[in-house]
Amino acid sequence: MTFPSKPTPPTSIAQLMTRVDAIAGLTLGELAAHYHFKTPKDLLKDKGWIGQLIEWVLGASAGSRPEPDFPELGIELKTIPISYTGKPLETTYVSVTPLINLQNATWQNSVVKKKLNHVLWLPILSERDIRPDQRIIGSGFLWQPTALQEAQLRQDWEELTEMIALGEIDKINGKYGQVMQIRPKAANAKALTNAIGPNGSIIQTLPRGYYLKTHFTQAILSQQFGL
DNA sequence: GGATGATCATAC
DNA sequence: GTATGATCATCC
Repeated sequence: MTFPSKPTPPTSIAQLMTRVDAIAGLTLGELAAHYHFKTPKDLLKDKGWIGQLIEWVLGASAGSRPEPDFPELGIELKTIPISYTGKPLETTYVSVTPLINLQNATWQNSVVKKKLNHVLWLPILSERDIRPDQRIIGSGFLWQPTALQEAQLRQDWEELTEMIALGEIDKINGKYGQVMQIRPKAANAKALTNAIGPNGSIIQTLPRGYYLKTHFTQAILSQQFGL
């Protein structure tokens, strides 16, 4: 029995996009079977399965290093679950939210800006009533923030970072931000990390992450597909 | 139905 | 705990 080995990292954007185009229209089950990748019955305990499968197939660097998925190309891969009508079903995780040592933090050197500089979006028809292996891969495309989109992201980042720096992290909830929000990003509610508290003290709080709101990613999909 | 808060697996 | 990959579960 023969089966494909792990794809090598793409050496050019054109090669990467050729691979992306080649898997459009396939189900995740077909792709997983081809690469002898496990296929869970549901994503309850495999929430990262889709992303990890796609990473493997496209030749993204494995591991949990804080680098873009395609370091040579400077491209970050994001799968995005969409509904039957093509709308995002979930927010999109961007990065951990830094909660301390913010005195020299700027939008320009922020991890959010770096992460979103160049993204390969890959929509997956991923309604919950479709089994994971029956979900269908859509047309992936490259995106870089427009001037307006970057301005929106920057505004949110600056507002939220200022609140954190002023010791107001525990005042922040998912309602803050026009296009990007801060929500918990932790193993469970008992996980704690350092943050700036009242009067500049150090407090313990739930680790947070930056997430793109669905109306923002929906706009990206609309600009691409003209919905 | 959609958004916010909570959580799961894994590597190190 | 932090970082990777996110979706689940609940509340409005």
